[in-house]
Amino acid sequence: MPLPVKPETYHHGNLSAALIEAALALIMEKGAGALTIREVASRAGVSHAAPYRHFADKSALMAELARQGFDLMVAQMRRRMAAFPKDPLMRLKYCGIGYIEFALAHPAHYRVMFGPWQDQKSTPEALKVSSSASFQTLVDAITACQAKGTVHGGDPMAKALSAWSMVHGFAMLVIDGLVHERAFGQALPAMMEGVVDSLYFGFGPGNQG
Amino acid sequence: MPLPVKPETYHHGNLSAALIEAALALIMEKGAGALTIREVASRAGVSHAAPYRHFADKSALMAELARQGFDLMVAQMRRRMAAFPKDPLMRLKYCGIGYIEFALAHPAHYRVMFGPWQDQKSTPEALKVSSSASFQTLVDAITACQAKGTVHGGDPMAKALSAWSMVHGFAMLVIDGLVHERAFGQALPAMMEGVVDSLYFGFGPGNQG
DNA sequence: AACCGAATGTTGACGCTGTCAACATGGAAT
DNA sequence: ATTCCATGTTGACAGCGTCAACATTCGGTT
Repeated sequence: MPLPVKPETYHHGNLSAALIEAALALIMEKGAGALTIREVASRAGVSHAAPYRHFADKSALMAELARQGFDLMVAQMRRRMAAFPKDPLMRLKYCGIGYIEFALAHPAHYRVMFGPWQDQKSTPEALKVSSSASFQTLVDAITACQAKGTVHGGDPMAKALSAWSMVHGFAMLVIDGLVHERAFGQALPAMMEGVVDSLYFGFGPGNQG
Repeated sequence: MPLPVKPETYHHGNLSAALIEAALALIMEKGAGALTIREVASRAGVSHAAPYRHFADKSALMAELARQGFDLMVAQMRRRMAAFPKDPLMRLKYCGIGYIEFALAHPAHYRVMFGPWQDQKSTPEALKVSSSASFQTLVDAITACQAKGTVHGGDPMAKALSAWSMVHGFAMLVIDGLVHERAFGQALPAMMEGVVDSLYFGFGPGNQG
């Protein structure tokens, strides 16, 4: 559904927006591997080189796709956290749940966000901002718990790193098909919760099994 | 350094081995993104289509590369575990340490092992065997701890899933450049150990901060 | 109102890729 | 020695990212 606002004034009006919209639809349908400048251009109704007036190269297009992905993900995290305004520990838990939910609901988008596409040096500033904002959400949830004593002290960054590693690793393993319900005898939501809970209760004896 | 054993008997003798050797050297030098059938063939001294007599397509080559990677990784895990023959908990810890060490020492190889390259359905049986062998190493380390009571009971598969998620996620974040020493104020070995330790001690209060 | 420069879109090319079909070659079994 | 099959080569094809040259149109200046 193109926006009815701007009538198709060729000198197109709002390519760049139309391009990332087409790119998003494309990866939803055919996966991140099928993301192609030429196909995106075709879907937006322009010629194969038109995108280069709006994005320096393919990785710049994907960087913008990734940036929007981080924003959507942080929105999902906040939505889940909002159900527990007064319970920092539950907020932390559902911060992780929301993270995984987004990744599993939009696997192709998630792959673009974390794929080997960026040359790391050339990562656009806007993408860094959005991705570190999502990480900051996690750090804040942890410090809130520490303030209430429901998470023990120590560097919150280190704990956030562990938590991020856990949810990212789980999401990637599921997306890549290395973890599936049949092999583990559990439904995905249960696995998701188990993984997040194991962050709070460690493997050590004495806590709930 | 080609093996001096087989003199270069053109009808080459041992392509397929030479191809994966060349492929490994290539990704070490230029990264997984530079892995190209034609470049591999060129390095092995054969024409650009010769590899197709030994591998059905590019992903078949990469699957064999991945398979060997899992074998190397499990070897590294066992090497680290062997230092603690009598302490299951330390064996579990150094199972994870060895895993991460391999990933960070061979990032391109690791990316081939876990990249989005496999169509999941067409994953060769040999690759599944090697990858699940590495997972089984982890499961065994956990059940050994449970038998001694140093890890609380419950489904070892679920715990292994959490542990795998943790180390895999951490390795991926570091390899992708999203986690670097400067941003976290810790050296990589310390971060590595912190992540693995947090699996045992959870975030819950009462244990070491 | 006419003009002009800058922004935007098109066309056509280049080299690279994975893959395949047709052909060549040489070692092994008869 | 002859035949056959595995192995390697050549040459093509379509699709890709990217760039240069060209065309168009929009917005601001006279």
